[in-house]
Amino acid sequence: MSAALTLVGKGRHFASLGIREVTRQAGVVPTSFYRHFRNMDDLGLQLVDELGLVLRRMMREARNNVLQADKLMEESVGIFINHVQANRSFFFFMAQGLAGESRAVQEGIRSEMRFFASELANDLRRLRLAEHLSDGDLELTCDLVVRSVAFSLTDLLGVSPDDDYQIDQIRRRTTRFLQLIFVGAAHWKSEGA
Amino acid sequence: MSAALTLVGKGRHFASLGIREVTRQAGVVPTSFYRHFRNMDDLGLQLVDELGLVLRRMMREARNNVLQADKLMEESVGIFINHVQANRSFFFFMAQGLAGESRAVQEGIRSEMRFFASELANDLRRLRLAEHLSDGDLELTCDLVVRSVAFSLTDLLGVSPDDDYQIDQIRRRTTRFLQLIFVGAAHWKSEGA
DNA sequence: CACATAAGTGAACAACTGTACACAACGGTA
DNA sequence: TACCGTTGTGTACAGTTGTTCACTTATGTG
Repeated sequence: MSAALTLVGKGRHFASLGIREVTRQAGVVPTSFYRHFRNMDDLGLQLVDELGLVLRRMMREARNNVLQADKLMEESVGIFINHVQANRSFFFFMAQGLAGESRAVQEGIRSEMRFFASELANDLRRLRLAEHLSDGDLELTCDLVVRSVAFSLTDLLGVSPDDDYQIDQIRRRTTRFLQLIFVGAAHWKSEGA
Repeated sequence: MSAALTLVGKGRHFASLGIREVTRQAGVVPTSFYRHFRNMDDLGLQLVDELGLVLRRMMREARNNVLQADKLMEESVGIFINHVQANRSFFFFMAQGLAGESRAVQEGIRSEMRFFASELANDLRRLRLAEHLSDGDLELTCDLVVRSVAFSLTDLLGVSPDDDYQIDQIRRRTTRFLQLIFVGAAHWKSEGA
């Protein structure tokens, strides 16, 4: 699995990886592959599971570190970016999988994102930051937040990991996206349709 | 090129297509490929160019058909969805290319999106719908709009093209995303940081 | 018409692919 | 220690891949 991730991290697309290629990278003979996976799709599914762990760790860290609400977005975006940098290959895989060729992987990633959004909604409720929003509207907002951040992911993966200037640009831009969304949420239905 | 698109439309990922496979689908001998493209990346780049045309057509239609401002978002989202349905394979290619393995294709698609966002900003200025926003903030808003719609693209491509119920769900959800963003834009800086 | 350019063909090649099978080394448990 | 399940190995095979070359056929312009 880490061999596959390594290749993806080097810019290859998961869909174009072959069994032999992966085992070669893993320093193991091709037939060994079948001891662990039935085919590449299977490997992809297991990677999605591990990706889930990575995302959960990120969520936990965000929950612990965001103490005061006023810096909530800056800090969350910061934590997100740090995790992406620390697990670049995983996030490459995630970005690819969203439009990948395995329906199952696609659905897996999508469901991780839904989970993430619903946890975010819970947190906002708990922190009493969304008292005027109905459950449906809060869910909508959080979904949009998660999508926006996920899209920033593709920006982030497009620049070199040590191009601090560009990364900072992305950080600010993503933060402003979130602020814009939350301003919208704050005034939602006070004038919305 | 349409052979490649056809394969992509059938669920294959562009990165995993081979020359022989494409020529086979095109009903032509493998060597003919080289009469038109140097390699698969080259083919991808030319597809991006054609994708640009598709997007421009869509934009033109949106401009012509959205007469009154109050239904602007519903109608734009509707036009978007119609175009996606009518050019499904193209949009599959677009969704894949955003995290594809050819940096050039990636950059091409990204630049189409930037263009789209800036045209949207122009239109909003022209329609006097964003008078209180600075150029930078308008650009930010339009970028977020385009990203949100692009993300809905992956939703749309994930459901069967004749599952009218689900498509309508996506339509409504996307519209609400846009409304949320524009409510945010309307109140931006009136209280934003 | 003749002719230049573009598009398509067929055979060939070495390199690589997924998968099968029988066999060897390992790790832990009785 | 003997045993068993797991992981890894080596060999093999038929099918596919990208690319080359010299060739024929189509197409449109003078």
